[in-house]
Amino acid sequence: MGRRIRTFNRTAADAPVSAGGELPIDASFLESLLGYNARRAALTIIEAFLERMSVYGLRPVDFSVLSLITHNPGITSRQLCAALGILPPNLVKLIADLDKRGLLLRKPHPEDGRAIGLYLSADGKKLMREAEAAACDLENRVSSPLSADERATLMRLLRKIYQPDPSAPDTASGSTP
Amino acid sequence: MGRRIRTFNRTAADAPVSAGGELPIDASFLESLLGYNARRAALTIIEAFLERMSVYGLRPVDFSVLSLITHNPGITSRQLCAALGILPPNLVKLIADLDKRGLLLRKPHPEDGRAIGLYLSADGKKLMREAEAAACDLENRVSSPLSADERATLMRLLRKIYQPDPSAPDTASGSTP
DNA sequence: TATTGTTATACTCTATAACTATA
DNA sequence: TATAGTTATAGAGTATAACAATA
Repeated sequence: MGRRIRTFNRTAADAPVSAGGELPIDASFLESLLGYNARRAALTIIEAFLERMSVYGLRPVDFSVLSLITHNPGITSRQLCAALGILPPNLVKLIADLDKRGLLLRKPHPEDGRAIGLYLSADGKKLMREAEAAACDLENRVSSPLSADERATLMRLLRKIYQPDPSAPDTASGSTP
Repeated sequence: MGRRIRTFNRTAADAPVSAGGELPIDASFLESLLGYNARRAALTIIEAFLERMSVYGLRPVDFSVLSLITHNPGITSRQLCAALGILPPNLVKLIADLDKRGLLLRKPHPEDGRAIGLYLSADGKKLMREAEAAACDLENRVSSPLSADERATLMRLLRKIYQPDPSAPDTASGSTP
Protein backbone atom coordinates (compact mmCIF):
# COMPACT_ATOMS: atom_id res chain seq x y z
CA MET A 1 0.00 0.00 0.00
CA GLY A 2 1.06 3.54 -0.62
CA ARG A 3 3.53 2.39 -3.22
CA ARG A 4 5.86 5.18 -4.18
CA ILE A 5 5.78 6.26 -7.77
CA ARG A 6 8.17 7.34 -10.48
CA THR A 7 8.86 10.94 -11.43
CA PHE A 8 7.68 12.99 -14.43
CA ASN A 9 4.24 14.41 -14.12
CA ARG A 10 2.31 13.03 -11.24
CA THR A 11 -0.32 14.49 -9.00
CA ALA A 12 -0.51 13.44 -5.45
CA ALA A 13 -2.13 10.05 -5.20
CA ASP A 14 -0.59 9.14 -1.88
CA ALA A 15 0.58 12.54 -0.79
CA PRO A 16 1.06 12.80 2.96
CA VAL A 17 -2.15 14.56 3.82
CA SER A 18 -1.22 18.18 4.25
CA ALA A 19 -1.36 20.09 7.47
CA GLY A 20 -4.07 22.07 5.70
CA GLY A 21 -4.80 25.68 5.05
CA GLU A 22 -2.93 25.73 1.73
CA LEU A 23 -4.16 26.94 -1.60
CA PRO A 24 -4.57 24.19 -4.16
CA ILE A 25 -1.76 23.90 -6.69
CA ASP A 26 -2.45 24.99 -10.26
CA ALA A 27 -1.23 22.16 -12.48
CA SER A 28 -3.44 23.06 -15.40
CA PHE A 29 -0.59 23.54 -17.84
CA LEU A 30 0.82 20.07 -17.17
CA GLU A 31 -2.67 18.64 -17.30
CA SER A 32 -3.17 20.06 -20.80
CA LEU A 33 -0.35 17.86 -22.14
CA LEU A 34 -1.06 14.54 -23.78
CA GLY A 35 2.16 13.06 -22.41
CA TYR A 36 1.11 13.88 -18.86
CA ASN A 37 -2.26 12.19 -19.25
CA ALA A 38 -0.87 9.18 -21.10
CA ARG A 39 1.76 8.66 -18.44
CA ARG A 40 -0.71 9.05 -15.58
CA ALA A 41 -3.00 6.47 -17.18
CA ALA A 42 -0.12 4.09 -17.93
CA LEU A 43 1.17 4.37 -14.35
CA THR A 44 -2.29 3.71 -12.95
CA ILE A 45 -2.59 0.54 -14.99
CA ILE A 46 0.99 -0.59 -14.35
CA GLU A 47 0.54 -0.06 -10.62
CA ALA A 48 -2.52 -2.29 -10.66
CA PHE A 49 -0.56 -4.77 -12.75
CA LEU A 50 2.33 -4.81 -10.26
CA GLU A 51 -0.07 -5.53 -7.44
CA ARG A 52 -2.04 -8.18 -9.32
CA MET A 53 1.07 -10.03 -10.52
CA SER A 54 2.93 -9.95 -7.22
CA VAL A 55 1.10 -13.15 -6.22
CA TYR A 56 2.94 -14.89 -9.03
CA GLY A 57 6.27 -13.24 -8.21
CA LEU A 58 6.25 -11.55 -11.61
CA ARG A 59 7.17 -7.98 -12.44
CA PRO A 60 5.75 -6.56 -15.65
CA VAL A 61 8.99 -7.29 -17.47
CA ASP A 62 8.98 -10.92 -16.24
CA PHE A 63 5.40 -11.30 -17.40
CA SER A 64 6.26 -9.82 -20.80
CA VAL A 65 9.18 -12.19 -21.26
CA LEU A 66 7.24 -15.26 -20.16
CA SER A 67 4.27 -14.28 -22.30
CA LEU A 68 6.48 -13.99 -25.38
CA ILE A 69 8.05 -17.38 -24.60
CA THR A 70 4.57 -18.82 -24.12
CA HIS A 71 3.44 -17.75 -27.57
CA ASN A 72 6.82 -18.18 -29.26
CA PRO A 73 8.39 -21.36 -27.90
CA GLY A 74 12.06 -21.56 -28.83
CA ILE A 75 12.45 -17.77 -28.93
CA THR A 76 16.00 -16.60 -28.22
CA SER A 77 17.28 -13.98 -25.81
CA ARG A 78 18.24 -11.78 -28.74
CA GLN A 79 14.67 -11.88 -30.06
CA LEU A 80 13.27 -11.09 -26.62
CA CYS A 81 15.59 -8.11 -26.37
CA ALA A 82 14.50 -6.84 -29.77
CA ALA A 83 10.81 -7.32 -29.05
CA LEU A 84 10.84 -5.76 -25.57
CA GLY A 85 13.52 -3.10 -25.94
CA ILE A 86 15.67 -4.73 -23.26
CA LEU A 87 19.46 -4.56 -23.57
CA PRO A 88 21.09 -8.00 -23.70
CA PRO A 89 23.16 -7.59 -20.52
CA ASN A 90 20.03 -6.74 -18.60
CA LEU A 91 18.18 -9.81 -19.76
CA VAL A 92 20.81 -12.25 -18.49
CA LYS A 93 19.93 -12.11 -14.80
CA LEU A 94 16.22 -11.95 -15.55
CA ILE A 95 16.36 -15.20 -17.56
CA ALA A 96 18.71 -16.80 -15.03
CA ASP A 97 16.29 -16.02 -12.21
CA LEU A 98 13.29 -17.43 -14.08
CA ASP A 99 15.41 -20.49 -14.87
CA LYS A 100 16.38 -20.90 -11.20
CA ARG A 101 12.67 -20.89 -10.35
CA GLY A 102 12.23 -23.84 -12.68
CA LEU A 103 9.92 -21.97 -15.04
CA LEU A 104 12.12 -22.33 -18.14
CA LEU A 105 13.82 -24.89 -20.32
CA ARG A 106 16.87 -23.78 -22.29
CA LYS A 107 17.68 -25.92 -25.32
CA PRO A 108 20.59 -25.28 -27.69
CA HIS A 109 19.35 -23.92 -31.00
CA PRO A 110 19.35 -26.74 -33.57
CA GLU A 111 20.85 -24.64 -36.38
CA ASP A 112 22.82 -21.92 -34.57
CA GLY A 113 25.29 -23.13 -31.99
CA ARG A 114 25.52 -19.67 -30.41
CA ALA A 115 21.83 -19.35 -29.67
CA ILE A 116 19.70 -20.92 -26.94
CA GLY A 117 16.01 -21.57 -27.48
CA LEU A 118 13.75 -20.74 -24.55
CA TYR A 119 10.72 -22.82 -23.59
CA LEU A 120 8.36 -22.97 -20.65
CA SER A 121 8.68 -25.90 -18.27
CA ALA A 122 5.53 -27.63 -17.06
CA ASP A 123 5.61 -25.36 -13.99
CA GLY A 124 6.12 -22.36 -16.23
CA LYS A 125 3.14 -23.29 -18.37
CA LYS A 126 0.96 -23.72 -15.31
CA LEU A 127 2.07 -20.37 -13.88
CA MET A 128 1.49 -18.56 -17.14
CA ARG A 129 -1.97 -20.02 -17.61
CA GLU A 130 -2.89 -18.44 -14.29
CA ALA A 131 -0.94 -15.22 -14.89
CA GLU A 132 -2.41 -14.58 -18.31
CA ALA A 133 -5.89 -15.22 -16.95
CA ALA A 134 -5.13 -12.74 -14.17
CA ALA A 135 -3.94 -10.23 -16.76
CA CYS A 136 -7.24 -10.59 -18.61
CA ASP A 137 -9.13 -10.17 -15.36
CA LEU A 138 -7.10 -7.06 -14.57
CA GLU A 139 -7.72 -5.77 -18.08
CA ASN A 140 -11.44 -5.90 -17.43
CA ARG A 141 -10.99 -4.16 -14.12
CA VAL A 142 -8.86 -1.24 -15.33
CA SER A 143 -11.07 -0.67 -18.35
CA SER A 144 -14.26 -0.85 -16.31
CA PRO A 145 -14.71 2.94 -16.31
CA LEU A 146 -15.00 2.64 -20.10
CA SER A 147 -17.69 1.19 -22.31
CA ALA A 148 -16.62 -1.49 -24.78
CA ASP A 149 -16.71 1.11 -27.55
CA GLU A 150 -14.66 3.57 -25.52
CA ARG A 151 -12.07 0.92 -24.74
CA ALA A 152 -11.73 0.08 -28.44
CA THR A 153 -11.48 3.78 -29.30
CA LEU A 154 -8.82 4.33 -26.65
CA MET A 155 -6.74 1.42 -27.97
CA ARG A 156 -7.07 2.75 -31.51
CA LEU A 157 -6.08 6.31 -30.60
CA LEU A 158 -3.12 5.15 -28.50
CA ARG A 159 -1.87 3.08 -31.43
CA LYS A 160 -2.21 6.11 -33.67
CA ILE A 161 0.15 7.93 -31.33
CA TYR A 162 2.90 5.33 -31.28
CA GLN A 163 2.28 3.85 -34.73
CA PRO A 164 1.28 6.89 -36.76
CA ASP A 165 0.01 6.04 -40.24
CA PRO A 166 2.94 7.05 -42.48
CA SER A 167 0.57 7.80 -45.38
CA ALA A 168 -1.31 10.40 -43.36
CA PRO A 169 -0.15 14.00 -43.71
CA ASP A 170 1.76 15.50 -40.80
CA THR A 171 -0.25 18.62 -40.05
CA ALA A 172 2.10 19.91 -37.38
CA SER A 173 5.10 22.17 -37.68
CA GLY A 174 7.35 19.42 -36.35
CA SER A 175 10.93 20.49 -36.74
CA THR A 176 13.77 18.69 -35.00
CA PRO A 177 16.93 20.77 -35.31
CA MET B 1 18.89 8.85 -31.84
CA GLY B 2 19.02 5.22 -30.87
CA ARG B 3 18.06 6.21 -27.37
CA ARG B 4 17.73 3.17 -25.20
CA ILE B 5 14.37 2.62 -23.63
CA ARG B 6 12.91 1.35 -20.42
CA THR B 7 11.57 -2.15 -19.89
CA PHE B 8 7.98 -3.39 -19.63
CA ASN B 9 6.28 -4.00 -22.92
CA ARG B 10 8.12 -2.59 -25.81
CA THR B 11 8.48 -3.68 -29.40
CA ALA B 12 11.69 -3.11 -31.22
CA ALA B 13 11.97 0.50 -32.23
CA ASP B 14 15.71 0.57 -32.39
CA ALA B 15 16.37 -3.15 -32.48
CA PRO B 16 19.72 -4.03 -33.98
CA VAL B 17 18.60 -5.02 -37.46
CA SER B 18 18.50 -8.78 -37.44
CA ALA B 19 20.68 -11.07 -39.52
CA GLY B 20 17.39 -12.06 -41.12
CA GLY B 21 15.63 -15.28 -41.90
CA GLU B 22 13.65 -15.34 -38.66
CA LEU B 23 9.95 -15.75 -38.16
CA PRO B 24 8.23 -12.68 -36.80
CA ILE B 25 7.48 -12.72 -33.08
CA ASP B 26 3.86 -13.12 -31.97
CA ALA B 27 3.23 -10.35 -29.42
CA SER B 28 -0.51 -10.32 -29.91
CA PHE B 29 -1.31 -11.10 -26.29
CA LEU B 30 0.76 -8.22 -24.97
CA GLU B 31 -0.68 -5.98 -27.68
CA SER B 32 -4.20 -6.75 -26.47
CA LEU B 33 -3.48 -5.13 -23.10
CA LEU B 34 -4.42 -1.52 -22.40
CA GLY B 35 -1.37 -1.06 -20.20
CA TYR B 36 0.93 -2.08 -23.02
CA ASN B 37 -0.62 0.40 -25.44
CA ALA B 38 -0.80 3.23 -22.90
CA ARG B 39 2.84 2.74 -21.98
CA ARG B 40 3.99 2.56 -25.60
CA ALA B 41 2.14 5.81 -26.36
CA ALA B 42 3.44 7.51 -23.22
CA LEU B 43 7.02 6.45 -24.01
CA THR B 44 6.70 7.73 -27.57
CA ILE B 45 5.59 11.12 -26.34
CA ILE B 46 8.10 11.28 -23.50
CA GLU B 47 10.92 10.36 -25.86
CA ALA B 48 9.94 13.24 -28.14
CA PHE B 49 9.70 15.43 -25.05
CA LEU B 50 13.20 14.44 -23.88
CA GLU B 51 14.61 15.34 -27.26
CA ARG B 52 12.71 18.61 -27.60
CA MET B 53 13.62 19.80 -24.10
CA SER B 54 17.28 18.84 -24.25
CA VAL B 55 18.01 22.23 -25.87
CA TYR B 56 16.92 23.82 -22.62
CA GLY B 57 18.82 21.33 -20.46
CA LEU B 58 15.54 20.17 -18.93
CA ARG B 59 14.43 16.64 -18.22
CA PRO B 60 10.69 16.05 -17.97
CA VAL B 61 10.89 16.23 -14.21
CA ASP B 62 12.77 19.53 -14.35
CA PHE B 63 10.19 20.93 -16.72
CA SER B 64 7.38 19.76 -14.45
CA VAL B 65 8.95 21.38 -11.40
CA LEU B 66 9.67 24.66 -13.19
CA SER B 67 6.20 24.71 -14.73
CA LEU B 68 4.59 24.33 -11.31
CA ILE B 69 6.80 27.10 -9.92
CA THR B 70 5.88 29.26 -12.92
CA HIS B 71 2.17 28.95 -12.25
CA ASN B 72 2.46 28.78 -8.45
CA PRO B 73 5.11 31.29 -7.40
CA GLY B 74 6.15 30.71 -3.79
CA ILE B 75 5.34 27.01 -3.92
CA THR B 76 7.36 24.94 -1.44
CA SER B 77 9.37 21.77 -1.95
CA ARG B 78 6.84 19.85 0.05
CA GLN B 79 4.04 20.96 -2.27
CA LEU B 80 6.09 20.07 -5.33
CA CYS B 81 6.69 16.61 -3.90
CA ALA B 82 2.99 16.13 -3.26
CA ALA B 83 1.96 17.38 -6.69
CA LEU B 84 4.53 15.40 -8.67
CA GLY B 85 4.89 12.25 -6.58
CA ILE B 86 8.56 12.94 -5.91
CA LEU B 87 10.05 11.92 -2.58
CA PRO B 88 11.53 14.85 -0.63
CA PRO B 89 15.12 13.52 -0.55
CA ASN B 90 15.07 13.18 -4.33
CA LEU B 91 13.92 16.73 -4.88
CA VAL B 92 16.82 18.29 -2.97
CA LYS B 93 19.49 17.85 -5.64
CA LEU B 94 17.04 18.70 -8.41
CA ILE B 95 16.20 22.07 -6.82
CA ALA B 96 19.84 22.69 -5.92
CA ASP B 97 20.88 22.13 -9.54
CA LEU B 98 18.20 24.47 -10.91
CA ASP B 99 19.29 27.00 -8.29
CA LYS B 100 22.96 26.67 -9.32
CA ARG B 101 21.90 27.42 -12.89
CA GLY B 102 20.42 30.68 -11.65
CA LEU B 103 16.87 29.76 -12.65
CA LEU B 104 15.39 30.01 -9.15
CA LEU B 105 14.96 32.35 -6.22
CA ARG B 106 14.49 30.82 -2.78
CA LYS B 107 12.82 33.06 -0.24
CA PRO B 108 12.06 32.10 3.34
CA HIS B 109 8.33 31.53 3.81
CA PRO B 110 6.81 34.59 5.54
CA GLU B 111 4.64 32.56 7.93
CA ASP B 112 6.45 29.23 8.26
CA GLY B 113 10.10 29.45 9.21
CA ARG B 114 10.74 25.87 8.13
CA ALA B 115 9.55 26.35 4.58
CA ILE B 116 11.22 28.00 1.61
CA GLY B 117 9.16 29.62 -1.15
CA LEU B 118 10.37 28.95 -4.68
CA TYR B 119 10.22 31.56 -7.44
CA LEU B 120 11.61 31.86 -10.94
CA SER B 121 14.48 34.29 -11.50
CA ALA B 122 14.41 36.53 -14.56
CA ASP B 123 16.51 33.92 -16.39
CA GLY B 124 14.13 31.20 -15.20
CA LYS B 125 11.13 33.11 -16.50
CA LYS B 126 12.78 33.64 -19.87
CA LEU B 127 13.71 29.95 -20.11
CA MET B 128 10.24 28.79 -19.16
CA ARG B 129 8.53 31.10 -21.65
CA GLU B 130 10.53 29.34 -24.36
CA ALA B 131 10.22 25.87 -22.85
CA GLU B 132 6.44 26.04 -22.42
CA ALA B 133 6.10 27.33 -25.97
CA ALA B 134 8.22 24.38 -27.09
CA ALA B 135 6.00 22.03 -25.08
CA CYS B 136 2.94 23.41 -26.89
CA ASP B 137 4.68 23.02 -30.22
CA LEU B 138 5.57 19.45 -29.33
CA GLU B 139 2.02 18.82 -28.22
CA ASN B 140 0.81 19.75 -31.69
CA ARG B 141 3.40 17.51 -33.25
CA VAL B 142 2.72 14.38 -31.21
CA SER B 143 -1.03 14.76 -31.60
CA SER B 144 -0.78 15.42 -35.33
CA PRO B 145 -1.90 11.86 -36.22
CA LEU B 146 -5.17 12.73 -34.47
CA SER B 147 -7.99 15.07 -35.40
CA ALA B 148 -8.94 17.72 -32.86
CA ASP B 149 -11.94 15.61 -31.87
CA GLU B 150 -9.83 12.50 -31.51
CA ARG B 151 -7.28 14.33 -29.36
CA ALA B 152 -10.05 15.55 -27.04
CA THR B 153 -11.54 12.06 -26.89
CA LEU B 154 -8.15 10.53 -26.08
CA MET B 155 -7.60 13.02 -23.24
CA ARG B 156 -11.05 12.31 -21.88
CA LEU B 157 -10.66 8.52 -21.98
CA LEU B 158 -7.18 8.64 -20.43
CA ARG B 159 -8.56 10.73 -17.58
CA LYS B 160 -11.35 8.19 -17.11
CA ILE B 161 -8.66 5.57 -16.58
CA TYR B 162 -6.69 7.42 -13.91
CA GLN B 163 -9.56 9.47 -12.47
CA PRO B 164 -12.46 7.03 -12.64
CA ASP B 165 -15.78 8.63 -11.79
CA PRO B 166 -16.53 7.26 -8.30
CA SER B 167 -20.27 7.51 -8.89
CA ALA B 168 -20.09 5.17 -11.87
CA PRO B 169 -20.72 1.47 -11.21
CA ASP B 170 -17.71 -0.82 -11.32
CA THR B 171 -18.76 -3.44 -13.85
CA ALA B 172 -15.67 -5.59 -13.43
CA SER B 173 -15.04 -8.46 -11.06
CA GLY B 174 -12.22 -6.53 -9.42
CA SER B 175 -11.04 -8.56 -6.48
CA THR B 176 -7.76 -7.85 -4.78
CA PRO B 177 -7.02 -10.62 -2.31
C1' DT C 1 4.60 15.65 18.94
C1' DA C 2 4.51 16.70 13.91
C1' DT C 3 6.39 18.84 9.75
C1' DT C 4 10.07 21.03 6.39
C1' DG C 5 14.07 20.41 4.45
C1' DT C 6 18.14 17.74 4.45
C1' DT C 7 21.99 13.93 4.59
C1' DA C 8 23.37 9.45 3.89
C1' DT C 9 22.49 5.37 1.83
C1' DA C 10 20.65 1.33 -0.66
C1' DC C 11 18.27 -0.88 -4.21
C1' DT C 12 16.50 -1.11 -8.87
C1' DC C 13 16.70 0.05 -13.67
C1' DT C 14 19.21 1.23 -17.61
C1' DA C 15 23.44 1.76 -20.28
C1' DT C 16 28.37 0.87 -22.22
C1' DA C 17 32.56 -1.71 -22.99
C1' DA C 18 34.62 -5.84 -23.57
C1' DC C 19 35.02 -10.83 -23.49
C1' DT C 20 33.84 -16.04 -25.49
C1' DA C 21 32.20 -19.03 -28.70
C1' DT C 22 30.23 -19.72 -32.57
C1' DA C 23 28.95 -18.26 -37.53
C1' DT D 1 34.05 -10.00 -39.81
C1' DA D 2 29.77 -10.20 -37.37
C1' DT D 3 26.42 -12.14 -34.02
C1' DA D 4 24.55 -14.57 -29.39
C1' DG D 5 25.23 -14.68 -24.94
C1' DT D 6 27.75 -13.16 -21.09
C1' DT D 7 30.57 -10.39 -17.43
C1' DA D 8 31.66 -6.32 -15.11
C1' DT D 9 30.53 -1.88 -14.16
C1' DA D 10 28.67 2.80 -14.23
C1' DG D 11 24.95 5.87 -13.96
C1' DA D 12 20.17 7.18 -13.45
C1' DG D 13 15.96 6.83 -10.79
C1' DT D 14 13.63 5.65 -6.61
C1' DA D 15 13.33 4.12 -1.80
C1' DT D 16 13.94 4.32 3.58
C1' DA D 17 15.90 5.95 7.99
C1' DA D 18 17.38 9.55 10.62
C1' DC D 19 18.74 14.29 11.68
C1' DA D 20 18.22 19.71 12.66
C1' DA D 21 15.28 23.55 12.77
C1' DT D 22 10.77 25.06 13.36
C1' DA D 23 5.79 24.61 14.33
